[in-house]
Amino acid sequence: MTTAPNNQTGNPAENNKPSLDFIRTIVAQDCESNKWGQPIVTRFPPEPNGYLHIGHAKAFGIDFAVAQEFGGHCNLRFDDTNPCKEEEEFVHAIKDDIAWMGWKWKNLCFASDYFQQMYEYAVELIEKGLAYVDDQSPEDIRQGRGTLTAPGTNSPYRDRPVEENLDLFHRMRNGEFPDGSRVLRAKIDMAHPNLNMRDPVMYRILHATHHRSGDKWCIYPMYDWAHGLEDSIENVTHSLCSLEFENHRPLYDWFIDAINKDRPQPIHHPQQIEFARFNLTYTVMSKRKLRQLVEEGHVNGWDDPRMPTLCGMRRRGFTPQAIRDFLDRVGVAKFVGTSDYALLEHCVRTHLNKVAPRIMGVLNPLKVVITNYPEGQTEQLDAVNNPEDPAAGTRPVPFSRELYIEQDDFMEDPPKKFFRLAPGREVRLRYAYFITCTEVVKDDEGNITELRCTYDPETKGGNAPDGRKVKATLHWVSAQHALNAQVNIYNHLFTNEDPEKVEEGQDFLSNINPDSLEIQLNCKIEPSIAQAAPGTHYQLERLGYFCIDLESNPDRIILNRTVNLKDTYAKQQTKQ
RNA sequence: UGGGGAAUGGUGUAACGGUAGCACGGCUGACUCUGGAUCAGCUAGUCGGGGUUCGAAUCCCUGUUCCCCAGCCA
Repeated sequence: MTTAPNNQTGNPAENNKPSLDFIRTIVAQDCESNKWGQPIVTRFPPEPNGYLHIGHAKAFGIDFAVAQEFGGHCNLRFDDTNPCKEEEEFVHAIKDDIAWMGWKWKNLCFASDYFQQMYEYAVELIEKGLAYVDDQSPEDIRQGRGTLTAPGTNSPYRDRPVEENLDLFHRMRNGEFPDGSRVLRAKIDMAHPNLNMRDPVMYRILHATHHRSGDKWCIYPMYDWAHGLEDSIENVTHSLCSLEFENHRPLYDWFIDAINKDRPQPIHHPQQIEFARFNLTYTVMSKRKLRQLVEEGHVNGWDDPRMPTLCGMRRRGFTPQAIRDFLDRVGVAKFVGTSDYALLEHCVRTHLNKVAPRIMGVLNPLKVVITNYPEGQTEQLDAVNNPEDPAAGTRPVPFSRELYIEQDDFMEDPPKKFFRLAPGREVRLRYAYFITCTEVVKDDEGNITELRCTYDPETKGGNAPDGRKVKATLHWVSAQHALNAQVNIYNHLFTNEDPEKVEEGQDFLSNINPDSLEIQLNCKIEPSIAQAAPGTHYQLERLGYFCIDLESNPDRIILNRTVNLKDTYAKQQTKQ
């Protein structure tokens, strides 16, 4: 109420206050009213059972950013309540990915550290008659839950005396019963229209070794019981999560209220706010499907550059700045939509355009001999490292009599809109000379094997003293100086922007793009990158942004294409 | 015949009773030693039907469509 409303009719200069998304609007109000009497606290609660993808990055980006913007803090908490699925390895990978994205957590937490506290809360509920031990089989429990339209039925064990429940629960904990033989359930309402409220299971027996607590426990809390308590214990004020937990919120509220009933010191009651999870065109985001892609060999592992995993995107050459910019632009809402991959591409190009050094490299080499250039001569030409950043300086690029240019940059019989090299035509070699094609050399089958050209020594550096213009500038490399390289050209993993859109009886795999990876083994790159470290970003002039692959080394240089450059010529071609 | 959510250009997102705006995409053109970048312009939207109001994306009624929920997963 005290904040000035956004005046629509006022001076535009005064209207630049960015509008807040619905979550930040709530948090801002809460801060304004000092609702919590403490700085706000958020958390990102991954289960350490897999790799993070860009959908997670959206979620934890909100968690961290909201805390930061409103002067609070965000915890990283591993939701490790299922020892059968979780591994230490993922804890490290998740921490790395979050740090790579540039976020810092305040406290590193583990749900498993709260097992004792949760157990004590459970005992309190039993004592209040709000939880009971159920001896039914999993199948019986499922049957008793009813359906979406039919109410459930009470368990025959539902009205066990408190003392018996207490005794049984202790003995569950002590390991007296086998897995699956008994559970602890909340006593709520088996006819509740919300299935989550039909006496949900709180604890199951699992004689499994936990990656952190070892064999200390043989009963483990269910997510629904544990999650709200974890937030409570950490004093989380705003528990931000995805839409599918909206149905669970009444249960979390019920648990906290149940614990606080008749309790002298009530425990903290967080506020959960749900937002739509993130979808991206041309990819899948579910853990199950990503796992399937990896396990069935459709991609080469979790960090395959075609994967939407953060490790995959990192390997592909996406930068955290670009990903964050993208996620910011996508925004936060409750509408379940699908963001456009083209926007992601726009964001990487924008970032890399500013920071990536330019180099020249040829993917499909076509040999060019400059017939009037002295044999054996080499000269170093000055090339600008980044026209967007004068401070990046220049570098020398070797020029000699034999060069490579891109096969696509020559046509023997070009259409009118083709500006590049053709017989008799003059073009510029970037930072070098104007050359004119004088002869096309072919093999017996008529394939073009070599071009013979002349150069104009007066055009050194790329400008003609007489002021004459050329329509095209080509990238090139000196044959004798070029580095051999493998270049991986990545395209969309799926041919359909919605991989789930399939013919009857098919699944998303039928939409896999057979050309999602084109490996080019015969590439020629200028020598300046000989010692470049894996992960280094470049723009190959006129081709796109690339990054040195993880497995690249000076003896075997491998580049991954992050994204191509916008190419209006190519676009015109595909339109025809 | 259950409950919970959501619908604004092709896509994502603003506007919170007062001129439907921004970004990406698409399409023009300018400029250019990257057919890149940059710059300028154009394109295109309130799910349908009723109401309330001087005025509705916004409030009310009604219909439609889509998403989530029946793990001892998270």
